Amino acid sequence: MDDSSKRDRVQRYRQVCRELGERCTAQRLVILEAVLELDNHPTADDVFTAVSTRLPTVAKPTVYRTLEHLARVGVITKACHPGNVARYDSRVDLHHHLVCLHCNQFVDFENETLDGLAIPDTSDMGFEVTDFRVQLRGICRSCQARAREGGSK
Amino acid sequence: MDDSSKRDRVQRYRQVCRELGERCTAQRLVILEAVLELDNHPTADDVFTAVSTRLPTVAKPTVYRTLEHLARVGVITKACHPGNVARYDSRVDLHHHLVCLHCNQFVDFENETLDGLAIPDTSDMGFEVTDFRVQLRGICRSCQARAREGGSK
DNA sequence: GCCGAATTGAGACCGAGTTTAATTTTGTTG
DNA sequence: CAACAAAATTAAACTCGGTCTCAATTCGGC
Repeated sequence: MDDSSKRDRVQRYRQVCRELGERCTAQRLVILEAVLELDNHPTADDVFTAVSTRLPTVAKPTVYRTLEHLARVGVITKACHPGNVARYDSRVDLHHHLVCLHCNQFVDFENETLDGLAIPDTSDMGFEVTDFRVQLRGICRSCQARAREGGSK
Repeated sequence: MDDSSKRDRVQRYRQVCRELGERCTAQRLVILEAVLELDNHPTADDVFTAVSTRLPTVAKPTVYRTLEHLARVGVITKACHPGNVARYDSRVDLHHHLVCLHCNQFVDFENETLDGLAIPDTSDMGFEVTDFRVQLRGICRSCQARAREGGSK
């Protein structure tokens, strides 16, 4: 992410903190910046590693808690995917994911038609829906290649 | 799930095994049956517990391995969600999910308009897409209630 | 019924994420 | 600007979902 949008995002986070009465600590700011720089759906550990080079005293639980905090206040999002380690998304805007059902990798996918979908009424389910994502499920390029050479299995 | 559709599903699995040259063991059959009975997106441990009552000698790694196997051959699916324990879905047909961003719970959601979406072209991404799911992201009823009584935070 | 290959069981192991309690920091208030 | 209470952070131990290893068993083709 380029520097100016990064500054915007950090600024917006400061604003959100003021509004919600959340504390804006040095660690939280560094962690947010790290997520904004680590574009490809980083894990908490990816973020921990990146942050450690800049602020070596930062502890692992701080990174984990802060990522949840940042997602809760809406300045980043938590991704939905089939793997079993949490992945965070620096993007909060509407976009979609291509999910590989073999290796659990996923990548962003842009599509205006999908963006334009009306959110269906879910009031009878008791859900207050604010957003949506379309997951296109399939097999990624490298898994296709692996399947071809690997043979039947 | 009712008995007759369960039998159908088990039968289809036997068929798939014959076609793919996969072994159709007693454990795999019991584990598949357990998933079909445990409707609400069970975790591997949910399945392990259910299976243990019926076939007490079954080992934990067998359940974990078998669930991955069943998903790989397509007789069940693995769910995409923001929590950090894997959840499996007895449904393989097209349907969608309401995801709670507070408690990570998710429930099925049926909608014909969403089902009718055309899968966009993803050939330039190297992905071979076979299926899709729409995730409606928001806050579930009990989390809304908790937020109201719990106050601002 | 035999045989080789694949699967299973048992237990140890790994590592993502959380808990605890003491310490530090934040932002507010006098 | 110093003091204060509340909230965040640190460090280390801990939990538990999931995986690895390897010997024993089972499947299914011959």
